[in-house]
Amino acid sequence: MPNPTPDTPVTRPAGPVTLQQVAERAGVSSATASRALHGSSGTRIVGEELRRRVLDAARELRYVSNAPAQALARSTTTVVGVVVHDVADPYFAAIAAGAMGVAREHGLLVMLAATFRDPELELDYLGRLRAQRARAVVLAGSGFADREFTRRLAAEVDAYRADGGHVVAVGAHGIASDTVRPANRAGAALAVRHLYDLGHRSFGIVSGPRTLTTVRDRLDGARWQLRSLGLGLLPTQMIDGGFTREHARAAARTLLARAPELTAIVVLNDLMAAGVLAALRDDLGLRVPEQISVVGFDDLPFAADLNPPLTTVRLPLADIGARAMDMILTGPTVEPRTLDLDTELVVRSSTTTAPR
Amino acid sequence: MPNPTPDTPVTRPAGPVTLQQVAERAGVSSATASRALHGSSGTRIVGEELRRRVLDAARELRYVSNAPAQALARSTTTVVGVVVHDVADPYFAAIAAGAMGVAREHGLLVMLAATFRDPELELDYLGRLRAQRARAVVLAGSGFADREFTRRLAAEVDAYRADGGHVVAVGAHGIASDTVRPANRAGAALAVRHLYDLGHRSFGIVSGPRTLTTVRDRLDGARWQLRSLGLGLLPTQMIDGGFTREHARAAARTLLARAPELTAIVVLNDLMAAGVLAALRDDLGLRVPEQISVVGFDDLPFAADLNPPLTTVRLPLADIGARAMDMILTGPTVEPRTLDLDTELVVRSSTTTAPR
DNA sequence: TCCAGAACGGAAAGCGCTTTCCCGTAAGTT
DNA sequence: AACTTACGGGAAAGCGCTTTCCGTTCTGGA
Repeated sequence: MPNPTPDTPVTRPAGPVTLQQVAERAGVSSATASRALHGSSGTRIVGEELRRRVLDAARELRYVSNAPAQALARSTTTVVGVVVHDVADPYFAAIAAGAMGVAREHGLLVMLAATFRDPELELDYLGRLRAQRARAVVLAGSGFADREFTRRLAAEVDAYRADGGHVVAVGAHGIASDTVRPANRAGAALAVRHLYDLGHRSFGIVSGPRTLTTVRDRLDGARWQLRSLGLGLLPTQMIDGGFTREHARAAARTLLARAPELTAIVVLNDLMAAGVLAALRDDLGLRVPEQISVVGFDDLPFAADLNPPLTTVRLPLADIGARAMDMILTGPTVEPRTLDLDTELVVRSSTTTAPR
Repeated sequence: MPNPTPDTPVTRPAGPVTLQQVAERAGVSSATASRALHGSSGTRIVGEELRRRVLDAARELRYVSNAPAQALARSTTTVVGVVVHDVADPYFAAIAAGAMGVAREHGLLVMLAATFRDPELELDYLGRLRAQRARAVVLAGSGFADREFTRRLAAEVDAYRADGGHVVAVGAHGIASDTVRPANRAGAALAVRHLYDLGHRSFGIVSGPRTLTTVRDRLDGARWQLRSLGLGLLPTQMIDGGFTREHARAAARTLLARAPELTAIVVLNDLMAAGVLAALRDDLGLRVPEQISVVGFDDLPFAADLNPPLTTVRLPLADIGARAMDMILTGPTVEPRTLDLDTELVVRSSTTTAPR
């Protein structure tokens, strides 16, 4: 340790060290200490000598500034919020990771909130994030297709925005804000089209909770494509897989009991696709893709490792998160911006030509 | 909206609403407003009438308190930090989810920091979390087995603790603090023992970066068990799989080129196991488990969906996170506590009796 | 009837910073 | 040589809360 101050031993006072203490040790005013440490206040520059003394004192005392106090004085923070349904879900984990990567590049701290699909919690967290004076928040959970909820969400978002906050939504949330939108409709259409091209004419769909806008969009896309190919979809050919592996596994059994003629199943996310594959393979003894084709949605990292490797619609998950965070950094614009991100079909081994 | 105040229309002032404004609208002092809204200050109670007026005013103005200001005045916050290597990694995602669940139950906000295995970043985040006056932090990334780094980490942790912070470590970090320790050694031994019992005598190990304490522990456990079974481990029988799927896939090819006699492979985490399985199956055309058995580590959610379903050592990941957060809530004790969490072997289809 | 003591409201002093002002000194103009 | 400019440093006023301390009103007991 070079240059220890000989006359003032480095005994760290109890409790957090304050700027004042640093200033005293350096023999300057707290104004100067502040300027030396965070030369943000305009063009004011601290002389070389004093600057060094302050920096040394700060290091010796292991000083870190009191962020809440700083936030109060500057009336701005360096934290952003990210709201997801569940971090343990690889879909949200990937989005969060993308967002956190760019947050990091810009020195922003991330408050991560998991709502576990509880709309009430989403509102609650939004309020708390507003209280924290988070600069911005990425609303990354799927939106809820509920009129009353959307109204309340919009109100909360408006309040937040009135306070100078900025929210960017991932997917449809029914609020007027910057939005990053994966092409859910187009993606689902792609999946159907792929199966159709392979000769399939009898489709099943394992869906999710209709309350989620993501589900609605994907479902819409699939139905639209079916319809425009001249195919219908009977109620018996569709089932709610609950967006989890286990529910979907059970749902798949039910679906095939009801509609054994199906040769192709579109599953609205990969998590459920894993369950469907398990049901088909282990519960029903069906060979995929020889007897029945399956396509998933999301292209989660494990999709290629499933048995068989899953044909699925790829969403650029990390990108979605990263772009959302980018939008935060480029600040709110007069008009809300919308960024559409393309999906892409990744063909692996869970689909093949229709059996005849 | 019942009881709108008729004489004072609800025009929300520009910028965040302050407590003062709420107080004015309610016709009380800010002290009373504060007490009515957050009756935390001892036993002081606000009269029914005033309390109602304050609450109404707050609601009408959509007031949320300024958390940084509150933090400054109370000199405490409700935020905790969680530091992981990478949220997109299901291992950390699961731990984080466990921790966040508990945090939520106790009204704590979580700052999530991802270090991407950069020790420097870990230090950096710890400092920033200290600056934020985070009540506590869960250090959930694997520790780094580096003398110099550990010294610096300990210094940072000490400073944090001196400020009243509390850190709990997940796994070995070489610092004296509350710790939640998965039984990595015992788990690895379990894996080896299982294979031995199936008649295997020629083992390979796909390891990870030796800088991680998790890797060291697991490796130690495996070697110890091999040794006590009278088996050795040649350098050619071990390879670093880099802790990622892709690296591990390539590593497995190399390993088997060098040591084709292996009948069993212990892979030090499930992510790599997925890669190893892919290499064996698709690159080398080996049948698992008939020709070669594989056991993984962690029991990530997708382990059961691999081809074949992976025999692996289960770590109670969500629990690890939850228990760590619990330790935070039960405050620091005089002596650092250590909580050991058991591992458990989950036998699926990637292991069977040794071929002969 | 008087007074002690609850009970409850408000004034005001911080919490640890940032950022205006203001001021003294040194450097550049005519 | 007198006078403006920079320039760099400090005093002090907040930022929006919480909390101590004090004052007032009201209640009940002797």
